[in-house]
Amino acid sequence: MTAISHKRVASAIVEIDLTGSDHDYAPVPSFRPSKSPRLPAKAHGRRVRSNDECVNTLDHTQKSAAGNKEPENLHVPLSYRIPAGILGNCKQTSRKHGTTYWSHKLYRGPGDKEVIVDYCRTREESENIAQLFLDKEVLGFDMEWKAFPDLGGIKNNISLIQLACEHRVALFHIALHRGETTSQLLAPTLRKILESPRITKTGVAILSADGHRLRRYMRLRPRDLMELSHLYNLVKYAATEPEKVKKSLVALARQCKEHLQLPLLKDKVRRSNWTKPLNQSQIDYAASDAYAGFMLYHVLEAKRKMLRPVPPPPGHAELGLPIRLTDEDEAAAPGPAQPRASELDEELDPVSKRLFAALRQRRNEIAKEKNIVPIVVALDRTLLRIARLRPPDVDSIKLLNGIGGRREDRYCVEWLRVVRDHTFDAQPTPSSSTSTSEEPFSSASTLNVLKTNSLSTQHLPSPPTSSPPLALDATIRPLFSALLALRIRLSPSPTSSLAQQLVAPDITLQTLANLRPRTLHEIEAILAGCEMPELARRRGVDLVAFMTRHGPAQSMETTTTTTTTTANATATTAEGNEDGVDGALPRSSAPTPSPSPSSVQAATRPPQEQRGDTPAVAHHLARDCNRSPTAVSTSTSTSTSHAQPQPQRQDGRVPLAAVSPNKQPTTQTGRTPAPSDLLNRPSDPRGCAKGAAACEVVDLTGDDDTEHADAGGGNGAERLEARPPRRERGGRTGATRGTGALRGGAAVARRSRLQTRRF
DNA sequence: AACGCCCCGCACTTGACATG
DNA sequence: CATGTCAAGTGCGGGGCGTT
Repeated sequence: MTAISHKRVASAIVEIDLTGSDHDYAPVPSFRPSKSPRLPAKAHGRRVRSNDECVNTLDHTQKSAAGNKEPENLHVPLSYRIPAGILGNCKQTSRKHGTTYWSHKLYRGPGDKEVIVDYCRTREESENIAQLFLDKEVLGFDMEWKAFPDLGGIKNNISLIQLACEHRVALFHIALHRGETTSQLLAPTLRKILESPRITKTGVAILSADGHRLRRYMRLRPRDLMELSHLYNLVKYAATEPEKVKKSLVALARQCKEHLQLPLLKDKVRRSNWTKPLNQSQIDYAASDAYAGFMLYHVLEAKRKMLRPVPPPPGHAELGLPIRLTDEDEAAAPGPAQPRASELDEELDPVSKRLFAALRQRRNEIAKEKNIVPIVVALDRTLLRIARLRPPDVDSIKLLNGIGGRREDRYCVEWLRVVRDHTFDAQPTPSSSTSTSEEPFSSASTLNVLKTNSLSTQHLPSPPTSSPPLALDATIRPLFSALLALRIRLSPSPTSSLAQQLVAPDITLQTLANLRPRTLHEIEAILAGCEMPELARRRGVDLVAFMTRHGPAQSMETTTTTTTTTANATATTAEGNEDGVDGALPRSSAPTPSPSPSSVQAATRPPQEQRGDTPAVAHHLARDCNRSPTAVSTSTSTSTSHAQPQPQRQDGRVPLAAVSPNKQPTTQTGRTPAPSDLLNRPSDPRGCAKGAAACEVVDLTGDDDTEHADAGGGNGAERLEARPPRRERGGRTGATRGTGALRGGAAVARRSRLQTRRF
């Protein structure tokens, strides 16, 4: 983008002229005033690691770079760099006088072009300039705010937003924009960039500082944040001191000095009042910060790729995933090896909770009858798994961990009876609207999908990922199950519910299953804002083919009208019924033509289409993920057993017993799924079934769309948003504590041992 | 100065497993 | 089936260090 065209875009934009003669390959000291303070050895009185500590595996490259040269084999895929002569002078001056600092102004691109700096004072200017960054994959990102903000407000807490790509730095001076609300202050495209899962934003303390403020004061959901400190630690320590590969933050200035060969100036400018129009030094400082993030990312990435073995890049900071040293860490790193009972209990849906209570009650009765301790009959965790998965038969129950030996023979029938009684007791009546969220899922389907995904039941993801928030029509369940399984495969952390919700929220997958889009355009429109499209692309999964394989023959209708059809989807029994349903689309700001309210082919598939869904899922999943079906499927017997025709209830649901190969349906209900059951929009919970059920759905998705909420909300809520609550990470519950009392002896013994050790 | 995240250690609980 | 052992997980608080 040339300056001319740029001016045409927004004439009011101030384009900083940095082409003064001083900068044209001039002696280096002129880049900074000689009075510039030395880089302090200590920041805020806190210890700063000495350079001696910086020895790492890349020392050889750094040493070779000391002579104004990049390491010979280091390939940084950028065309802008510091001319060798200037770099040498700068380094020499910096060593002697400490007066020369790294700056974006040192860089030159093809044709001796300098880095353009755009200073945007209005929202309109910001919008125009932000569009220039929309096609970039990686951006340097930084924010400035008033050092000691008064009472709050967006402008005091997010005064300036900086973005940098290779040839351009943009300064979006939010504090000067008119208005007070997020929508008034933030250019739509800038918001899109910040929340895009496909544009990597790099910086230091990007999650805890910048990201936190965007969430707190603007109610944004910044995505694809790359914490440079993580990458720095990985590059520095992966080969020699892997135990030091941590998430500890490393100052941008230090990273700059080590990897960009010159220190970054961090003087009093950083604490200036960023709510006022910026002077030249502020502009230089702000632009350098963002540009440093961009450059550091590429240099660190290049150095990471030089390591052997090449460690995988750190995950998005907002996901909170551990930094992995090798690809093999992937399976072991995230989450506990075995989910704790407390975890499961915490996230059980209402039906499962009641079923769990019933199972425990029955367990206690058995224990009382036999005069034995309840824990001997069954562990709480085992009962929780039963409650959650609702296995359809004894064989399925036996597959659960914690049931073996004599237990399975004696008690499995009991558990099965409780599951059936409780499950069918919980069937909603036709007039019960709130019960829609309590309909049991096709447990066998879920179970098998998860198993065929090479995840043992020990590694089951959190309940929301397998229990749909709403009733799903039987024709939709297989596709929904397949999507859940696909999400697990694509998720960077299969056991993290947060990570999975970021890949694609439950509600979005449900919408996908309901609408069954058949073009990438439609699929991506529904998945707007989700990571699934990008992850699928990376893993070579063809979403269109996936939807085609797992969905029924009908495809999503894409009419050109945007009329929403009234959702009187009462008739769901006739073949070919295509009742339009309102509110079909998830929240999406994608400028694509909205997929029209689609047909919901409830109960329209012939029974044959419901056969063998699970093996089909396993097979296609294997294909989608470039794996052999045998590696995905547990056994052929499992598959064949599900290839039998499944009877279908009148309401289109698969009876719990029916999914078992040898069981026949035992009940029937005449309930017809309400359209709100099938298509639920978290952004408009009022459109959901009613009251509590609707609210539950929104909660279960973990997708609280609070963008319009008051800025400056509760601090506690912010913390919860930034980091999963401890309980989510595995808190103890009353139920599980109860079992601890049974083991008092062992606990006391351990306590005494610990005390002994201390003395 | 204020804020917030990460790391670590401590005390404690949980549950799989081994043994009798 | 009862009991003991032990690895792993959890909540909590404090220190370190980053940001502006």
